[in-house]
Amino acid sequence: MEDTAVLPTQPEGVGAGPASEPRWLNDAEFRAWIGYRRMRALLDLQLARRLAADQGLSEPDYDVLTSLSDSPDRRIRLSEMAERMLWSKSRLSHHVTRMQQRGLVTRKECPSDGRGAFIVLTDQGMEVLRAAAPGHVTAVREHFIDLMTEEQVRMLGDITETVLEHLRRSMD
Amino acid sequence: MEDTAVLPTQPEGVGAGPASEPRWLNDAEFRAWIGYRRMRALLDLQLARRLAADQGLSEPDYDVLTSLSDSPDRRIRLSEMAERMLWSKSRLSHHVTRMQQRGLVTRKECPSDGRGAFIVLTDQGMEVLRAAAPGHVTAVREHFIDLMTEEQVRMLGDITETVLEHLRRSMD
DNA sequence: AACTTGTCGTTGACATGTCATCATCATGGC
DNA sequence: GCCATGATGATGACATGTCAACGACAAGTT
Repeated sequence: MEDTAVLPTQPEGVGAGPASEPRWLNDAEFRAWIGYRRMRALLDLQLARRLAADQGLSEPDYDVLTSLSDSPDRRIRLSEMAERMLWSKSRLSHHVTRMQQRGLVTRKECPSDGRGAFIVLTDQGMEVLRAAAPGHVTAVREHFIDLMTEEQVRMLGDITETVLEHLRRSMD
Repeated sequence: MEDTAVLPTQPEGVGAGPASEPRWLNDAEFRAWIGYRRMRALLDLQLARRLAADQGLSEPDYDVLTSLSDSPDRRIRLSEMAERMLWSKSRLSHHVTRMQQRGLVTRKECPSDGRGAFIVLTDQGMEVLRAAAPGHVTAVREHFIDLMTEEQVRMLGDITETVLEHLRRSMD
């Protein structure tokens, strides 16, 4: 192991207590867990770099734009978007304010609900997304998807589906 | 697909330009990619909750403590830790300052290099880590590792190894 | 020794995310 | 209508991360 452990989940002098010993991770499990953590960090970095270099977007920016471009009339209620993206309303509101200042999105009042507001994708925002998308997909392929076999892609899909289903149930 | 797309990487009106069309993701690839993104978000949330509830730690806190507990004399140079964790020195310095204020770590000058400094795990920090570790491993198992078959764990290890090797080479 | 270059870690300004709170309005019971 | 309750989205205080300097020192060159 060239890189040192860095994360959690194996004894190493931590598990010395007489108390309830958990089942620590074995080597294969540890390898998968740490690998996952490290992959996340580096993959994020790469994709973020590409988005920033191409169109000055962050990953959250890109996610917001994509979600909007998929929505009818390129608009969506703040709440619904927050729920979809697993963001807090507060976070989304702040982020939309900043994206609005850059001209990527706008807010519109909701006619049917006096409290509500829509986030609307501007033409400029659409253009920026259009310009950023090819490079982003290319990066996702180059640094992730194309490195796997078909079988691995399928199995990763299975894994994430299982975990997601479990997490959704256990989050209340 | 109950949940709406939310992320990148499939056409949907974005890929209409005459310019260089990338290879968009097919269904299996899209499933794996979006699943990965969503799993990340939810898994983070769960593990962070557990750490916070048990010992008032964040995930970064936990990573720092673990890395220190694995180091000889429970101390390590700032640079080396930053490199291991894939953090900027600035981030680490700020974070250590905050952890120091909570009594989890300390700084010591480095005798052999006048510029350098060690981060040292305090006894209290060690106690907190010891108290947090079992719950953390349990959560990692419950929400992730134990949901996979042995084969899936092995394959995930393979995948992350491949991707990491690739990323390390392409990051200069 | 004097100078150049590079590394170490810190700092401050700023961008971003979280949390609690708030005004506003919707909704249902009376 | 009137009230209690709850949902919506905005806001400010604060925690956290990024980025570009910076002072201090190390290492190599002359």
